[in-house]
Amino acid sequence: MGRVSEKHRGGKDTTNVARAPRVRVLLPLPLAGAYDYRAPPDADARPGAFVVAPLNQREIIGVVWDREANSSEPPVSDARLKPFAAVLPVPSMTASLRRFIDWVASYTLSPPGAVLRMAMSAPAALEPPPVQAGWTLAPPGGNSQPRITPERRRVLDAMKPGEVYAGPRLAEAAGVSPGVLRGMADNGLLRPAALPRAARFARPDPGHPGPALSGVQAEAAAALRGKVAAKAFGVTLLAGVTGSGKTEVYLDAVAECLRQGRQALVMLPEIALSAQWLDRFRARFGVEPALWHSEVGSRTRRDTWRAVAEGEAPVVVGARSALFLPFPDLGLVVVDEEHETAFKQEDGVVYHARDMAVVRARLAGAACVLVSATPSLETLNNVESGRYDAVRLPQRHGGAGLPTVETIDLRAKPPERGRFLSPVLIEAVGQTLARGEQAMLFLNRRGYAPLTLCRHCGHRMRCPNCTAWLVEHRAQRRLQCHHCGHAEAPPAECPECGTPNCLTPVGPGVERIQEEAALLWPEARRLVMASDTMPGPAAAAEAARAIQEREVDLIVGTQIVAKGWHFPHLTLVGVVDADLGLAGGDLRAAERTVQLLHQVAGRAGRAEAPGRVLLQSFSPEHPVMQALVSGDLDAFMAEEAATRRPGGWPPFGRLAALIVSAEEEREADRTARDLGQAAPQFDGVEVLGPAPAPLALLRGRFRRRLLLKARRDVAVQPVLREWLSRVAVPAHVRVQVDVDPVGFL
DNA sequence: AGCACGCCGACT
DNA sequence: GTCGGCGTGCTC
Repeated sequence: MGRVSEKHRGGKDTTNVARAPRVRVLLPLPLAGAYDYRAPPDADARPGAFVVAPLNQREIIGVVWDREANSSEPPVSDARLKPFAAVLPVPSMTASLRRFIDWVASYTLSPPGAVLRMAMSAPAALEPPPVQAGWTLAPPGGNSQPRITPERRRVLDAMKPGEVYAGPRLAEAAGVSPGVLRGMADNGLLRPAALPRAARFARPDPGHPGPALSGVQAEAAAALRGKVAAKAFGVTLLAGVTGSGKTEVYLDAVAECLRQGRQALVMLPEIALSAQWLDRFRARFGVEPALWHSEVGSRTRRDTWRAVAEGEAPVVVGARSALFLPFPDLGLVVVDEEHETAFKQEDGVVYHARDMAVVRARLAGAACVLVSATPSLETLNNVESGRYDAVRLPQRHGGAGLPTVETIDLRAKPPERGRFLSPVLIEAVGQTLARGEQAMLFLNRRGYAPLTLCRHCGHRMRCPNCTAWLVEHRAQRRLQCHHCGHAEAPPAECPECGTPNCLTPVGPGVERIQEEAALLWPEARRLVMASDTMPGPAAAAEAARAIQEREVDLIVGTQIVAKGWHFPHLTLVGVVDADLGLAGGDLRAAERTVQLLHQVAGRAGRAEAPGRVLLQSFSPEHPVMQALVSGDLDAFMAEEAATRRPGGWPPFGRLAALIVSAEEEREADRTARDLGQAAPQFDGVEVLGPAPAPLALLRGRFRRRLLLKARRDVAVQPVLREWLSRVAVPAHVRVQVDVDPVGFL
């Protein structure tokens, strides 16, 4: 009897289960589509319900689905249907979120269950909430008359009818030991009861007196409030130079959303570094918002997920994954720093959170606001074509001027041999420190040196698993690969030629710049800010505090110093290698460099003192440097658009990348070649490659890349699906699809 | 994703 | 002879 024999009977015996009511259930697994189950007679299995479904010897929580996610398979026979076990007492998943999951799956060519998994990332939230045990007064009467000792008297006196008390607190208040309470419960004087759950997520008060807005800010805020008040989908770009007070403007839109009684989601690219952002939120609303990112612990995660689902978390600030939270009534989605590439998720389901935020807002009937000082060309193009509205803040807030930007020509004023700071920059830093102001040296490279070379034979220290040099981290006495986890101790002799003491660091990282700064300004209090020296939000917040309190004179940092910080005493920013991001022939290299360096430059001179920015470059005539010097980013972006338009490059055309990877190089090659031969041949579609991916070896897998380029009016997903269906991919070979790739991979 | 089944090496 | 390695395949 039981499962096994049933299973082997196959689909023949249908007499007892004829016309079973079929329920589609999407499971959070990378399966091709939803599975069919039979609803137990008393179950209310409406679409969106969370149910416990049996699957192959185990039980999985899934969601009742109302669309055929993948209809290519014939339906399974009634006899094979299993009944699901239970409907969980959780608010159902809204149709809006279900359609979003379908949409993301379809757009990214991912299994819908893989997308659903992102919407179920707090498994504990689906279980019945833990009842916090407490005590309440038992109703009078009952058959026995228990003895009322003085201790019991004190307990009874400390309690009001109908109230529930936490045991330890009650015992303490009554001055008795906890055992007394248990005894009273046994005698029927007390009854166990569930403590009311503490309201963890305070309701931000939209009327809380926040900072005063300037005239332009107030105007922009009014425009955004109007969008929210319309209670309809629409996208607005909020553009304004660094320091123009964009945050306060969009927080006003959040306030309007709260007045409407709807929920707001604010997405930040680096949520872990948002301590200063939270200060501003608190200044505007008097309370903390709910936080959502990968490092939120399981307990908070559970509570937050549930609070969102129950509409108890009015504002959520989060990273990419917050898009998949179960908001019942989303009224506003803000994407701050919308140009940031950190919004692109590169593994698992590959998606761009900024673009998906627009879709989430559309399906929820919410307003969407994209915020940036340096909007992406994609967004600017959408503004130009009239698909998005735009609100601009032209000046810095509070009378601060924009910093002056100058280049230092490294050919004319080179650093000393073996050093990396030009005499011009050294002098400027020295003057700044002498005035008692703060200076920052920016270099977007962690560690001490990006390359370790044998002076004798030219051998370079490489990662065994990746096409990458090992980066020296001198503080940790390690050579590290920044792509996989590989790390090794620096060898005493060259592994190739055996010569001792011949390995030499080539090029600078922030640690090496720090070392140079220590020699130049030994008295200056220095701080290195990089993701590996500040491992978490607390460390970042502490660093920000120390800088604000002027406990630091000189900051040496990677790109984590670029983002949204407000350092009022910082007046000089030196960019050690402004050309760094331009190498590599990436489509968006110039755009990204301008965005990053403009962001870094914006750290300078945000209070009354004017800011100065120096860019060390070997090609000061490059349009990127010229754009930063002139400050005319609009002109630069117009020029950038003009170079992309004729070739049909994004945003004037579409791209999709296929990454073929395998542990055996031959296997990767063969599948890549098969895909190349099966390439679609449509009008308006072109396939480039296969070619070795820029990281031809990554984490021990060989990678080949094909690029599909299509006209804007071509929907690439059907083309990709048809293409992939015609190529057999052997086991061990992975084909990853990246629709709208950014960066090189 | 997990859990089964299945087919080859070092142990009581 | 078995315990157990993890490669392959299926789950309504």
